[in-house]
Amino acid sequence: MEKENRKTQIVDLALQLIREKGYVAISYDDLSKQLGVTKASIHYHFEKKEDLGVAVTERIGQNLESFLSSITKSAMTVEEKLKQYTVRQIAFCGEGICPISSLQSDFLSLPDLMKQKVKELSQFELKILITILTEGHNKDVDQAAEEVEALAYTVLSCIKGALQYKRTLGKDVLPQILNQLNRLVQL
Amino acid sequence: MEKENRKTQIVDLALQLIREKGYVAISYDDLSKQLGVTKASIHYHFEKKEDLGVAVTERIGQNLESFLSSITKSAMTVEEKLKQYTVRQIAFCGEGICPISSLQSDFLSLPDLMKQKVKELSQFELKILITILTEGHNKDVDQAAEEVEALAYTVLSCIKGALQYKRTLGKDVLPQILNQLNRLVQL
DNA sequence: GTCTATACGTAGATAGAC
DNA sequence: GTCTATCTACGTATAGAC
Repeated sequence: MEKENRKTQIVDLALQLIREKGYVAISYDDLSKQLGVTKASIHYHFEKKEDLGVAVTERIGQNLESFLSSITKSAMTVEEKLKQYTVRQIAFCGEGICPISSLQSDFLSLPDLMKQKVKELSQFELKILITILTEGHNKDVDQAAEEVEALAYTVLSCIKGALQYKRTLGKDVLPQILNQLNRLVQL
Repeated sequence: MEKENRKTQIVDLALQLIREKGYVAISYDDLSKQLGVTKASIHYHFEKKEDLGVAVTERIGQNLESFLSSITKSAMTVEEKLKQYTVRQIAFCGEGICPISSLQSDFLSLPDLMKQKVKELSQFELKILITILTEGHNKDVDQAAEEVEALAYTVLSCIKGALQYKRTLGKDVLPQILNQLNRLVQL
């Protein structure tokens, strides 16, 4: 198979497995068996596991970038953008949990470069939420920034939490939680 | 060292390491080196890693039990109980993240018995929050149960999220998030 | 209870043929 | 690019001495 396709394929699978089992738990053996190639072949594309891990974080970053650029061009209301964000991020998680959450949970086991990447992803996600929420905020400007930031943390925590509970308890609590969030946003 | 002390010591350390690195990432080698004994000695107390994992989940359960019994006896307001819950759970997490969150993230890698225990812990935690929040809810009874449940998921997600962000970004966002939660509870 | 020693599998990684 | 073969290290686990 030509170079870029295989590389992309490996990153896609690694991303999926990170959502399912986490960075620490995935192995070149897992990847190679699921792709029908040998471990050595994966090592050709990503010499070290850290290299693959970094590629996955960059893939996650691209997803956030593409969402940000699509949302800034549109003329939706805050509520619509927030809904859009939620739907898209949930879809990006497939059957697993949020990959950023997964990497945060493994944080202390990650190589230094990946720690840095996970920090950046976390901040990027917050920045996107803050961008969305700032528009809808029409209170005193001094308090606004701090409140919007708090709200961004809350929204992200709730989305990630809903995915965790869905997997653990087999119950989709997202609609309920979104109702809570809408009440907060509308204040 | 006598039997029960050592056993307790091992569970305590395992719990701490689960908060820091997760169940998958901890090893008998870690544990033995930090305790100054051999791996074989740990295996004497917990023959298989799963046995130790289950013991840790039971330890987490005891913490929840003890909180529940302390809170049901007291005559605090909903806000006070919620604050109390938060402070105590945050303290229980030490320098790491919530151990239940950590186990949820590793869910698909856990042995079956541990999966079951993590489910029970998740439900127990929800039950406690629902107990606390139901008292303060004075709306239409039909809607109350569903709303309180949604609020419970939200509160738990926010506490766990705050711990994740604290570790990843080195910033304590808990006070900000708690303000958001208080706004929700007071509606 | 704790030790030494060891077995056995797996994980990350490399060398060299094709 | 992918393979076979191999290496070293580590993880879980057990046997048997003290």
